[in-house]
Amino acid sequence: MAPAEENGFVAERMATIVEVAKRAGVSIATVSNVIRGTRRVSPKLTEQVRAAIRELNYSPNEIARSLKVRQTRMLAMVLPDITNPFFPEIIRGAEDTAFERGYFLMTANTDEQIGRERRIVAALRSYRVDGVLLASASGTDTTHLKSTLDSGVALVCLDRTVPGVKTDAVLLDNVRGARECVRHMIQKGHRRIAIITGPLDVQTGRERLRGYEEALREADIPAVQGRILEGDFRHDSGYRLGKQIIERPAGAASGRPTAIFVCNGVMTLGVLKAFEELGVRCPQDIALATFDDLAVDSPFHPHLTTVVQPSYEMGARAAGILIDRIEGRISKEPTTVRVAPTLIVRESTDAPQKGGPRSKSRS
Amino acid sequence: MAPAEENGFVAERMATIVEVAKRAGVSIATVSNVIRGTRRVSPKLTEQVRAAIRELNYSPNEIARSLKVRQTRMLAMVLPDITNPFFPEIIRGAEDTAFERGYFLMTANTDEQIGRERRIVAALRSYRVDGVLLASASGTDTTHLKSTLDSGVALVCLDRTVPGVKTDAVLLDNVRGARECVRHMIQKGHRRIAIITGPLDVQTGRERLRGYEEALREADIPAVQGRILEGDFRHDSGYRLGKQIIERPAGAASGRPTAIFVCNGVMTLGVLKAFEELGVRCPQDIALATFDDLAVDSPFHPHLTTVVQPSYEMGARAAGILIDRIEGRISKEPTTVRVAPTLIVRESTDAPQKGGPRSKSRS
DNA sequence: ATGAAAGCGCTAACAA
DNA sequence: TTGTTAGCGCTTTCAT
Repeated sequence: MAPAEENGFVAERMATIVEVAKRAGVSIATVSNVIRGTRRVSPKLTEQVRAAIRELNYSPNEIARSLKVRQTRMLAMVLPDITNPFFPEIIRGAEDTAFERGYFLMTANTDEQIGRERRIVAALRSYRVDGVLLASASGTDTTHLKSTLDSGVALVCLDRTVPGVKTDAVLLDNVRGARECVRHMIQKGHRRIAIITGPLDVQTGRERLRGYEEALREADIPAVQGRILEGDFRHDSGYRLGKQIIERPAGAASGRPTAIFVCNGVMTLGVLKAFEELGVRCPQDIALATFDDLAVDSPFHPHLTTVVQPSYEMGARAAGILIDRIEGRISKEPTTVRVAPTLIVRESTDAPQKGGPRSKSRS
Repeated sequence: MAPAEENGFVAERMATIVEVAKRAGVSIATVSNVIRGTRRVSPKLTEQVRAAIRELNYSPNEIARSLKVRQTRMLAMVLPDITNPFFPEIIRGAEDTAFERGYFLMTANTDEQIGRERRIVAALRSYRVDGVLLASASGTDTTHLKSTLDSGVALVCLDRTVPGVKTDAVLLDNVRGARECVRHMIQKGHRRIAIITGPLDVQTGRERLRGYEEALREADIPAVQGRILEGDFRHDSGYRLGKQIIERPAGAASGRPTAIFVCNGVMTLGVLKAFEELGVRCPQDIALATFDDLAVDSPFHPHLTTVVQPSYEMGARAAGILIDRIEGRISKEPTTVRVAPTLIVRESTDAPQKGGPRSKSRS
């Protein structure tokens, strides 16, 4: 019954609707109708069909269905780096809403490479997914996204927008998150606050810097050039720039910062590594606050003051909007949703030492 | 040109092969042949077709192709918990090999719920994925997997096997990992070593315990019942059981362990939290070693002695085997590959204090 | 070297 | 209430 292929690999053929119909002694239309509940079928035939399905271990061919109805009920989430602990929660949120509404969500990883993103998006288009949730790796080259949109695939941006692409987006209110965090540090008595930013050619990077600047301006603290260090959201830049800050001579005279605001969690890990190597204690020697992105709050000191992103909710809302779009429930202009971050104050931002910070102590 | 649907949502229709053929002034067979390179096409026609494709922004309908050729070139990876930092690297490995070999890998998350796993696997079967990589959440109920296999979907198990399902598997050599780690602790002078296991009804849980027992036996150290604590691989059980160990009266007389071997990284986070709360220092007060599963080595003390799993490689090999199976390159019996863990010795397992451990000190 | 046409498994309009 | 049949967009024989 199972045809042996030329290479010797034997695969059972899946039963088709025709075989089910034959076995149940009905037409294929009837089978289709009992499966999808499209129209009334007598109890008797219904039962016959059910039995046949069971006996044949039949699973409807969604591929064939998709071809006919011109929709796949597949959604895709495209991420720059699944290794970044910020994303898994987003996936969960999106997956949950997708499932609830009868869609299947798949995930793919671009590894922050625009070339890979292009390949993936192209594949997704070929597979005719109904929509994609995208946290884009792209900077400027977005032709692949445009042609995808043109061909009718719904798209919502997540976390980051894509310049020049007019589409829905779910973003964090980055300015607000950064502003409130830096405000808090100022209130704790810090005046010389350094920032390790993300890449300034990406939106989240820029926005968080803006929040920092706004907080300083509110407090009439001049933004000093040497305290703004551009990182790239990766571990190494946190390490390198953290080190650079610490190695400046301590004390008010030198202008060495008493606090650092780090724009994502991965870089913070780097900063902490630098702290450890140089024997810097936090918050005694220098205060620290961060955007989250950390998998777990470290069980060790210092517990970090953190701008927390509602990742699950972001995923869920994005998926919701995407599906609404697909189903034509919203037909207006693209909308941008800004979700609010939460500042969680912990001990890493306690007040600085009186009389200036201690000089670095090797432990 | 784009038909408005009843709900007002306007989607551009994607061009089909027929339209491309028409525009290029050739038959659809020719279009298909230039796309797939199936047979020689004259340079002239080739160029006409290429131009038409470009002008129409044509993307071949993979759905239709799949229906015809009866394979989708889609693979799926089904995971219990994408939030566990052990998995993202596995995904990367699998994704890379899949891409290289012309397959597309999607990921889905069961949330450790068998019901959800069943739904996902069913969906995957309907979508006719060519194969699935599975780190199963299932304990005993595996009928959904069997019927999937019966219907010709290739399956390889990852990290954990599924009882009663005869299929390929890529597993860690858990016994060896645990054995070598505990051996190391013994060599460091520890004799009273506690273990926080995984759930003993899952294979990895059992195997790691076995490694522990073997190491003790080799050293003629009796395995004491009270030192074997069954966890469940989750944060809370690490916290609870870690606390339980620490709260025993210290000293040799009481038999309080001088070292703990924790069977996964997430539980270790819990143990460390307990340590912190109780002011226990590591390794001064008690030594600690763990199976990895941690996203990053904590930048703080103690740096943990760790059994590292080659996650990327596991994903890559599993995908390789899966594809070989699909393509009929291997047709023999299912094989199980055991990959070797690596023990990384760090300071958390330094020798215990002479004269028994210090009593717990609040910091 | 190219084209015509059958058919993959399904849904939905039309008939009965 | 049920059945028949025309495609969905592609690949692939079979002709030419």
